[in-house]
Amino acid sequence: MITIKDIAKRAGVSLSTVSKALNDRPDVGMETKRKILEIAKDLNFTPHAFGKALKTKASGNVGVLFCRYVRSLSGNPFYSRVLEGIEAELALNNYNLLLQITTVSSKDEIPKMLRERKVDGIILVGTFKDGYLNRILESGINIVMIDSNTIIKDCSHVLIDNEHGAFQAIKYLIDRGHRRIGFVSGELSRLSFRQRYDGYIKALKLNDIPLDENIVRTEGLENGYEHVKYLIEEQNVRCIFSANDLNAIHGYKAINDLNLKIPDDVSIVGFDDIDMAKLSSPPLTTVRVYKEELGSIAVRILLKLIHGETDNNTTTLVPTRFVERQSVRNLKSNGESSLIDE
Amino acid sequence: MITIKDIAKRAGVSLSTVSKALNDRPDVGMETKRKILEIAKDLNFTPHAFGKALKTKASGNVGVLFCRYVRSLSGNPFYSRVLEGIEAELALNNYNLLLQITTVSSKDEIPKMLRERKVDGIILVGTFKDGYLNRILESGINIVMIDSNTIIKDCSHVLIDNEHGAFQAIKYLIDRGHRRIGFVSGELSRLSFRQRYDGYIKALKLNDIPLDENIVRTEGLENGYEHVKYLIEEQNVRCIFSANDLNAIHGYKAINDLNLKIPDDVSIVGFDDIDMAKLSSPPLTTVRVYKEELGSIAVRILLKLIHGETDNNTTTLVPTRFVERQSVRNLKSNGESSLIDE
DNA sequence: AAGTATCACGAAAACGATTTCGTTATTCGT
DNA sequence: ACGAATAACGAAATCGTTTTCGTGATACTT
Repeated sequence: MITIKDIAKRAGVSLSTVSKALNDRPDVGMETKRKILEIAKDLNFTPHAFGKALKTKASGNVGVLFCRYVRSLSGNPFYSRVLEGIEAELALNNYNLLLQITTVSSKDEIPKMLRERKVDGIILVGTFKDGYLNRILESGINIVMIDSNTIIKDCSHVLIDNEHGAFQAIKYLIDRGHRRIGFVSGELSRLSFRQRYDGYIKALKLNDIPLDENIVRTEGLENGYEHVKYLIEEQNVRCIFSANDLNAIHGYKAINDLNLKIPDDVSIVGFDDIDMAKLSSPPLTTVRVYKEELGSIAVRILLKLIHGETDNNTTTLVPTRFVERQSVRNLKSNGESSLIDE
Repeated sequence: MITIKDIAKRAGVSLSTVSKALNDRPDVGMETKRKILEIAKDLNFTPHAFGKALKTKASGNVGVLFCRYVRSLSGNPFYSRVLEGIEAELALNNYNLLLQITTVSSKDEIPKMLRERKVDGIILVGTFKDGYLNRILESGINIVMIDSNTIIKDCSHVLIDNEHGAFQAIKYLIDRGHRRIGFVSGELSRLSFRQRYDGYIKALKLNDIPLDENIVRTEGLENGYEHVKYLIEEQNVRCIFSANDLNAIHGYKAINDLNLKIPDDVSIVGFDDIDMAKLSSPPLTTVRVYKEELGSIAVRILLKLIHGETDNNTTTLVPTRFVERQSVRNLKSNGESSLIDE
């Protein structure tokens, strides 16, 4: 292990001078500084994180907490992308990333990395238990929340423009002649789903389509199969908006099992644009969420908070983008071109 | 911030005594210790990580490095699961996890977390550039590698039993009457693919099936679509072993596009058992890799290394499990039951 | 009862950095 | 040429722990 002491000895100066030179402080001579920097480079010196952190009270780490409802990362490819976005942006800014996936069953205990003061701030992604959340908030650490389930006062949020995304999707379906549009999603208690539902409602209303409660199915988290099956068999629905791609993919399976064809027999659009969406047959028309952006934006906000460059606890809305593929049938035979292609 | 100094004051003892009590050292009186622990609990004290680490030279962190070839985490659901396995096992052992996803383009520079001594050991998952790898090895840190591409001497490895897994899969196909079995995978320079290929060869040989080089396709990383298309159209193959599920899923698409049915027209089996495998239509028969296990085993080995409980730089082989679903046609009409069901 | 072990505790050094403040040497203004 | 301002540096304190070693006090041995 090589320390500033070694450099000091080598350069024939004191520890203080070395530290100043390395940190580009003013009161150190030009020539001395040059020499010190040279030696540091020669010895391939990097300051020891803990020594530094102890004194400066800045760890150069940020914590990222995922809530593991059921395997949040792998179970939902969505979150992996967010994580990648976070990681990339942190690396860019020379921060390290401490990852923790909290289990639902975990006690409402402040995460270890916080108690031990290992991080300068944290990013929360997904839904957490209130007790847990409060405990973290009390600790007074810098926080940014991504896709959270509740909007916390005096706290920075990065959110998806769910309502508008859903609105666009429904509008697209209506433009193509569909009027009886089934809705499937996870529980509406989840804010994201709620907002997508709101977009659905809004689009219907705007087009004078009455809401039929019988064709909105929102129980469970991955019940796409059952929901779609029900909508088709029991409600004779032929057009479905699934508020997340995963459920839409499950729906594909149901449709296949019923020996129906997409999009000829039933049209379906999803939300999220996970990798699988493009891969499925036929490729799923969906609403893209810029997942890496969610992560990188959160990081940028957090770093500003950490550096005291803002106390403006704002919420930023990340836009979505409708991407047309091949899972929707056009019931109108006019020559209208599609909105967006890819 | 509350420190042992506060506790000392409150308990009317010295810093040393507090430290000893908290760390369960012998030379501290029973009653004193009780009192100190009580006060510590009252104040909700947790030792400051950096102060502690500075002295003990143990950070309580381990680094996890992924190689981001192309979005390694989200692009390949496989790795997310490994990460979850690692995280869970580390949490269980009260370690924190520093995550880094290195880009291919990154210079052969020792990762920041290592230079700064922020971690007690690291886990490398996937394939890394030699230069990069060597630099890390030189640093002398404790290392465990998961699914690495080269077996490094004096280094602990956790590997998948690829050869046997592939062997089982091919044997299954042969048992069901298939003899002309196409092989598709990524580049064989990737050790995992190589070993799966070896298993393929071995099974063929054992059953006196001559190897036909024309029906093994191994270029690129996600060319499943083209490979499968080629095999079916140009080589008239009707049974395919894909050395990873992702390529198999791409293959599904090709088969659909050719208006052929799985398994009636073409049989296909994959490898990995990613989530999508079960979800696809029909569900993909594949070889399951215990991804979380890869992670947790690696952690257990690494922690032993860190605690000096082993210097036995061993390589452990994690078994696979054949899982039969519905993507293979049985050409034999006898009543033989399937191997394994699920 | 004297000597020796054991026990319980505290003072101080150490880990690797940063920072404050004091000291000297140089330069400047007039 | 004299006092003041400035520049360049170092000694020492500090961050929050752990650990070594010394010191009394008590207990044990014979």
